[in-house]
Formats: sequence, C-alpha cells, structure tokens
Amino acid sequence: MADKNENELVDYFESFLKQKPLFTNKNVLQSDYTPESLKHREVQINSIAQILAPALRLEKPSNIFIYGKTGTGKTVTVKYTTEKFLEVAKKRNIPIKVIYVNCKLKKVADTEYRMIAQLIKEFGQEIPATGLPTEEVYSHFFKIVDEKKQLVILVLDEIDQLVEKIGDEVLYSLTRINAELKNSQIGIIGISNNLIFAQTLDSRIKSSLSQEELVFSPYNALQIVDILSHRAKTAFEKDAIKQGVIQKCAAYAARDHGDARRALDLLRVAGEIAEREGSKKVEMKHIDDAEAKIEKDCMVEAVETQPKQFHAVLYAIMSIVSKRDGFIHTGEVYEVYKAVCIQTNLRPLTQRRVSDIIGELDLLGIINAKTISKGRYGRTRDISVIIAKEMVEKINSILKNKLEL
DNA sequence: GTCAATTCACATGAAAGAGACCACGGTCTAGTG
DNA sequence: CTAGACCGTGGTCTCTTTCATGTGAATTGACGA
Repeated sequence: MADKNENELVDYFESFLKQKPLFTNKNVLQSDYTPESLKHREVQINSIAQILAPALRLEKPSNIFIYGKTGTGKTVTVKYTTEKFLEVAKKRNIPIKVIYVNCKLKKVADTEYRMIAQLIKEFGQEIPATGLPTEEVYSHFFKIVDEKKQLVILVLDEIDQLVEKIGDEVLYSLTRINAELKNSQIGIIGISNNLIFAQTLDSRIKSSLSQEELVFSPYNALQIVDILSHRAKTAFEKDAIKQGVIQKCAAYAARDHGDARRALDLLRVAGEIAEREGSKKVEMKHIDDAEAKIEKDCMVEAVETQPKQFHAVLYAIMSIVSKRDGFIHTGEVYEVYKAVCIQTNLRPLTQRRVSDIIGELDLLGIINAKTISKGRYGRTRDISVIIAKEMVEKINSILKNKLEL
C-alpha cells in the first residue's frame, strides 16, 4: 500500500515536471501588479499628472479625490502615475516623497493612532504599536515631516473605510497640517470606493480634501477583454488559452460592475486549476471552476478567521437551519447559542452583543439578516443562510473543529 | 369600518468597564573590574 | 559601576456589558356611521 502511494507520488512529481507549464509569469495576474502601460485610463492619468505637476516646482499640488468602484483601476493608476512622477523627481533631485497607505488593512489603520504610526513608519521610523498618547504620535509625525524641506504626497487608499472606522478627525488634522509646517507641504490623494462618500464628510474637510475630483467609471466588457489579453500575453505561454476564455472572464467580471481585478483573479485561478489538472490549455470550464473556487475560498476564509464567539453564533444558526426550513429569528438563535456555549464551556455573551455579531456575520456575507417588524409580535431579524448546499458540510466541520465539539 | 393607541421583541445607540498590550522610567540585583 | 530583570504607571485598543431609547406593523379598542 505504502509502496503504491510512494510510486504514485513519484509519478505525479515526474509528470508534473514533464508537463509544460501554462504560466510564464504569474505575477502579472496578481492584483497588486503594476503593468508597464495602463490601458483605457489615459484620461485619468493625464488629469492626475496635470494636477501633480506643480509639485515638481515644490508648490503644493491640489488635493485630489478619486472615486470609482472596486477594480476600476484607481489604485493602479495612482501608483503608476506617482511612480513616473517620482522617477522625474529623482532624476532632478527634487525632494518629493510619496506615501501610499491602504486604509483597508486592519493592522494599518483601524485607529487614529495606528494610522499616524503607519505614516511615521513610511518615513523609516518606528513607533510603538501602542502605549503612547495619540497627541504625541501626531507631534512626532509633524516633526519628521518638517525636519527637512520636502513635499509629501499622501495617498490614502480606501479612505472611506478609514472614516467609517475612526471618523473624520484624522482627515481634518491632516488637511490642516500644512498650516503648521514650516519647511514641508503635504498633498493628499484620497481614493474611495464609495461614490457618495464625500457627501457624508464634514464640509470643511470636504472642501479642502476634494479640490480636484476624479471619477473612474467601470470598464466595459470590451475594455476588460483588452486588458486581460494584454496581460495574458506576458502571463501565459503562447496558445495556452483557448479561444473565448478571456471573453468569458470579461463577461463574468463585467456582469458585476466591470471589476477588472476580479477578472484577473478569475483568469489566474482558472490557469492554476488547468495546470493542476494537467490540461494543456485553459478551457471554458476552468473559468466556471475558478469562479466556484474563488467564492468558496472567500467563504471558508471568512468563516475561519472569525473569533470563537462568532463561531458559536454561526454554529447555532446552522444547527437551526439543518433542523427546519424558513426564517430564523434572533431570539431563537440566542437560545440555541446559549446551549452551545454551555456545551463548549464558553461564557455566553449578552443578547445585545449577539445581535451585533449577527449583524457582522451578515456584513461578511456569510448569512443574510434583514430586520423586519412582525407587528404585534415584535421586531426582529429574519436570518437565512446563503451558503451553497455543498458548502454547508464544510463550514459545519470547520465550526465543529473550532469549537472542539 | 376607521383610526389612533398599544404592544411586542428585538434593533440600535451611547457610555463605560475589563483585560490585554505596550513604552517608559525607576528600582533592585547580580556580575564585573 | 553597570547591564539586565523587574515593577508600577499611564496610555491605547478591543470586546463586552449596562442602561436607554427607538421602531414598525399587527392588534386592540374607542368612536362614529
């Protein structure tokens, strides 16, 4: 038995090596890859360049505010433009610094403190992860920036997330920094996925932050095809992709608001699947598999990374679902949840908290929770599970594992 | 039959507490010259 | 004398709890036709 397995393994590795790889450079399909040339974003690149240009004379450029849905190339465009911009600055020895901060990353910016700490880190200095008064962190930041004459371009990606989490005071402080700086100037480029985000801002911040506004409209299917085939040329071996595969990818991605990132992911995963299967080409069906896999991975990942209490709540919901059909309400979930807690020696949380957890699970897209009013019979949430049937098993076993049931 | 009041079962908000981190500064201790 | 171990203090952060307030429609019940 063991022998056979061994042979099989060896065979597998052998055949893997013999097999011609499909990819030549997989990185090109990674979403954080900045290509040599950007397609279909010439207009935006030019606008940013025009706004940024005065900075080369060390005049403070206008702050820019960029909107656009996910996968419309906002980040990549800004990165691309600022890179070129920096190249020139470097050549001429102009003291310009571009700082890119992604506000979505949890470790980076979910509090005012960390946000500023991250900025300081970008300047090559360390600051304790916690423990200092926020005030002090600010002044430390001022000091670093103002140390020498320079111009700083601050790119705040997913700025809406930042404001959602910690409010807009940070932005206010940042936009006002310039008044206090003697040597330096700071220009801000804000990038937001949320189209109406600016309207929710305090008007003072809004006016100073969005001196220039730029909108990135979604790519249409044709443009995505163009982008994909362009990248596929460097990413894949010649003829590794069957006719129409890229079109299908694009169509999938265009279906939900022209998300190019999603299209790239799809193509990459499809390629991986094809390669693993030992297929010579990426076929149509690999795209479908890829889509299923991406979705599944997201879900499993989302469930797995939750804290224990979330698992308990989710487990409670799942076990109700498995017993009967129809909608579930908060009170019922809470009762079952308490039982689960006793079973697993977990300290039960209050209903208030569980209610929040249900809300968060909904936000994660693991469950569907809609608050409804049932008139005389109160107000509650209608909870349903949106996980596909074959996923339920998998999720359940993860939960059981995590809960040590 | 109509219409406002009531009522339910939570949702949603705000504030405050607990416990974990962490830096910093002071004190103690042991090892060294 | 000095480096390192070991507190205590003061700060932040996250997760919770407590207390309060909000909510939307089914139901009730008064009222008038």
